[in-house]
Amino acid sequence: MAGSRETVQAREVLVPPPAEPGMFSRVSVGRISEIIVDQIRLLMRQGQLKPGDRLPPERDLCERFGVSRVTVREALRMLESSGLVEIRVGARGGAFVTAPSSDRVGEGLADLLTLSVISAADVTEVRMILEVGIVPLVCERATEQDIADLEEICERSEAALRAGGYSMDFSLEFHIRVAQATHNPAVVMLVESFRGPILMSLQQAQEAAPEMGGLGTREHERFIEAVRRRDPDAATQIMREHLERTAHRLGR
Amino acid sequence: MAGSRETVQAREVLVPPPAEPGMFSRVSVGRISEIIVDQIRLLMRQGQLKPGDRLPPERDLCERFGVSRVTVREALRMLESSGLVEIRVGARGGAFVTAPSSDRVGEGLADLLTLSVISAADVTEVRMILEVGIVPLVCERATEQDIADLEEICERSEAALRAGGYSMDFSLEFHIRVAQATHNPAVVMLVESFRGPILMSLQQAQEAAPEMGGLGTREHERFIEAVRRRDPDAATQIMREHLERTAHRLGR
DNA sequence: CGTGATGATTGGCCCAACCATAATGCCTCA
DNA sequence: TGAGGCATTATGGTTGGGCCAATCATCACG
Repeated sequence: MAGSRETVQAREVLVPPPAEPGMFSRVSVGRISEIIVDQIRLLMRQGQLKPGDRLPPERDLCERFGVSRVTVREALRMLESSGLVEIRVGARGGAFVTAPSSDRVGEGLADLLTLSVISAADVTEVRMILEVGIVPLVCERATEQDIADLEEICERSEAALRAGGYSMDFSLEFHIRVAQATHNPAVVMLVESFRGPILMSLQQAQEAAPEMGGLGTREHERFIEAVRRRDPDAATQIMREHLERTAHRLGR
Repeated sequence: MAGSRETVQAREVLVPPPAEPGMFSRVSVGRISEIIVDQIRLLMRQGQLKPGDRLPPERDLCERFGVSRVTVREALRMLESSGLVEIRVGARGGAFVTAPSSDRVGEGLADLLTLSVISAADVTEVRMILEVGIVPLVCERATEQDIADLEEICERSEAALRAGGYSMDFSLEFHIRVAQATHNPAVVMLVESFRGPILMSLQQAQEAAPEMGGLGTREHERFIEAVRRRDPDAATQIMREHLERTAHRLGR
């Protein structure tokens, strides 16, 4: 009944026929919900939809797009699952545009890991390349603030070590903060995307050799020293050894 | 009416209370569709659902999970959007478990890159780190087949150059094939994820200096030579210069 | 022996409700 | 006047039923 007719009308509105309006226009261009997803993505890319913005309520979007609520909801579900919006229920709820985050990429990576397409050793190798490779950038660009933050992490780490409450989270935090010292957002995102996998491999390493926390922290401090001296070769060397020690315990 | 009661029942069936059955069990665990997603994910992780397998039709899943079709469809939408299943319509259609691929991760990365403040220079910097960093691995692990494939790409590239039909696609293909020679799927995934951004920056480079195609191809050949000699230092040097030339034209 | 009609399977989309959750504001009672 | 509680409202979540569209298998007909 009305359902189908509305559908066709909606498609014509959303994707205008390429030529000969009304004649031979493709009647099916895939899923309507995907068209909606594309439209919203486009708005985000063009900056008309910024992080924090709230999309209109589902019922409004239905009217605007001329489709049913189910379709809009499927579109929102896809956007949400792509990490582009966050959906909250209740009054003043709705779909909020999220700030781009590396979490989603990390999830995808974690999927690949758990589905055993890639191994922990593979991830460690990438870590080595990335984290060793960025060291020269760090030496070149680290600010006083960067260095101070890194030292602060080390201090907290040592305190926790003495209190017996050390965990590999400190190491993770350290390495991510190092990446931030490159002042290259792409590098930061990449390293953060590997947060989950990194954490997994760090925990494996800790199980294999729990006493290594102290040694790791001392190496972190030596690394900071080298960065402060703006000595990329020494810093690279320290970072490489530090990571190789971890990698070695994971075996290849 | 029945709706709500069935819902609660379904939740109890799907997520058994952790302890004290019936007492203090959480009354709401979020969306039903997410529970379904988790269940199916779990089956995939446990290997009971392998790539290529077909999930039961939507209407069957409704019965099994005791939920409505819309709910099942939203779950499938999320799985699809995470790249875990592929949905085909028509008789013998349905939701098929997809072979895990890095494409989805790449899409997420691409979103991250296009939706945030990342410049071409940032991307180029990451490229440098990655593609220079993998060279030792390539020298160590490249097989005869890898080298032969790389040479074949160079030959096609030269032919196109002579015929005037050269495009930066050849360069892209070459660099991705190099990554594959590491035989580390995580590396391949990462480099492939940068395919889009890489292509962008390569095209910018070509516009800035269109005559460089020939020089690039010659450098590719020198690189292959070094790999064949298993000379990581020379190969690294060549790759670094090769990329730096590109980076330089983009300016920093 | 094609070959085209027909039916069956399955996803895509719609509708009209109703439920659940959360913020808001009013309203009563101390 | 203040504070707790109750109704209101806005919004997403879920249901059941239904029709349409795409695709594949089958079978009768030429």
